[in-house]
Amino acid sequence: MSTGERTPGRPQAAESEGLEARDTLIRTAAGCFAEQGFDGTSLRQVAEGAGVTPAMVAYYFKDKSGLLEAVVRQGLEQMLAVIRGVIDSYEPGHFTETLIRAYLAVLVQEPWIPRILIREVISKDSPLRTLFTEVFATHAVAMVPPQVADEIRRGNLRADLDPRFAILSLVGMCLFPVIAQPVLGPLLGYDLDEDFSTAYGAHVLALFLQGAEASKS
Amino acid sequence: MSTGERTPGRPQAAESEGLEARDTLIRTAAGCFAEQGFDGTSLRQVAEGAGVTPAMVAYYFKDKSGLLEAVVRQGLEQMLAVIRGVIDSYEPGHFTETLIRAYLAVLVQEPWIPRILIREVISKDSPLRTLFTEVFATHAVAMVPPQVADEIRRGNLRADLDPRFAILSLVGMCLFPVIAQPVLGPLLGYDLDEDFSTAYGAHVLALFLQGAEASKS
DNA sequence: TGTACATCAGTGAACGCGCGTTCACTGATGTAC
DNA sequence: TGTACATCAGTGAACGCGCGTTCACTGATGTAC
Repeated sequence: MSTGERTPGRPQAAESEGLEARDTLIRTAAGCFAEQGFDGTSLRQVAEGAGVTPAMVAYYFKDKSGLLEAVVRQGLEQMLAVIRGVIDSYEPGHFTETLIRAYLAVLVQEPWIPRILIREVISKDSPLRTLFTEVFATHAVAMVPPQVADEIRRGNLRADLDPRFAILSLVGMCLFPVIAQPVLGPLLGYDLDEDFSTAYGAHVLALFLQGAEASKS
Repeated sequence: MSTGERTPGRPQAAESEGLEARDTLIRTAAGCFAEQGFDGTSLRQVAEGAGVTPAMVAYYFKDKSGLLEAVVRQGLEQMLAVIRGVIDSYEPGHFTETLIRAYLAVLVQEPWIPRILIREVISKDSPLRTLFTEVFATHAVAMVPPQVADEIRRGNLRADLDPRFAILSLVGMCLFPVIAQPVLGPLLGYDLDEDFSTAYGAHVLALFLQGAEASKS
């Protein structure tokens, strides 16, 4: 039967089924980029890992940097979803704890995200800087500081706390063990599992709230 | 006059003068590697920046990875010298402060060191891992924890502080703002200068010792 | 002092290789009538 | 139901380019006698 709406020819595959080659490419590329870096990864290697032809990259992403953008975009969205979840479940007095635990959990589960972001976006003069800035400036930075200010008003955080410095040190504490795990993990004896996430999260939380100094009582 | 010891032919240049081309290559390469990564930097680019021929890299360092090793080795030595200085000037009760300030100062002055280390060594499966592990396992890790233990014994630090976690969080807090400055600097409004080093150092120290929680007094 | 010789720092052109990218093409899958 | 046609997902061989590396070579700088 003719609907009069549909054009002749083979229709595009439904998003649920046909585009699995695309998703496989993104997942494979994410692993390669995280391990070897963008410039250290060849399209032939990614294609082989995904079980397709290198020409597929051009077919789906136009070129190599298009593939990187797709990978980064997916990573940013996953991170953003976590932060949004924390904001939505906001309870006064537990904001810091909820944020740290959720943030660490996703970093430990998806370590490729911080590894790619720190290599190819956050420290580099790349076109993706714009993408990162937009996403985080308009969402993360716009959402977190108000909550911090709220915690300060309620007397849960020091009034002289510099919000910018607080973000830098918190993110740094959470990121570093994840990024450095391939080398420092064996050296210090830790893996990126749920146990570590819980134990280290408790350490970060205690450090952020009470510090490391022995109580003078 | 003939000493009988010296061989005929042109002698090697004294280390003070002749090898400036070598040093220039290392400095130029350090800048390129920090900005664009090892795989993203071509020898022609480094050579042009140093004002010599690409063939000079083979002449002095055998190949490209030899150049990277020379760069990393110099960075590690600079970091190590700082830590050694802190250990030598050890005064009970001021260890943490001295360490943080000296560490942050060298990171801010030589940001190429952490940038290259985190990209090419600390997060990667490279031959340089061995070099890094030897240097830091036998020196830094062997020197810092005893001092931390001493501070705990004197009652200056919490007894239940996990030294491994303390190192991870301290290093992370100091490293991250330096590495992320190219993107987060403009976003949060900070530069890698002495002012930032002082102010952020005070923040890190206060956070590490007292935490961020408002005092209940 | 002068000449022969040895070793140095550094050059420049060329090499083969692997890279990202292109493009004509194939077979499968749908519609139109 | 059958045939013609249009568009899809995906292929595979080839392209030029830039890369790391090589090597015969040059001029400068020293020693030996």
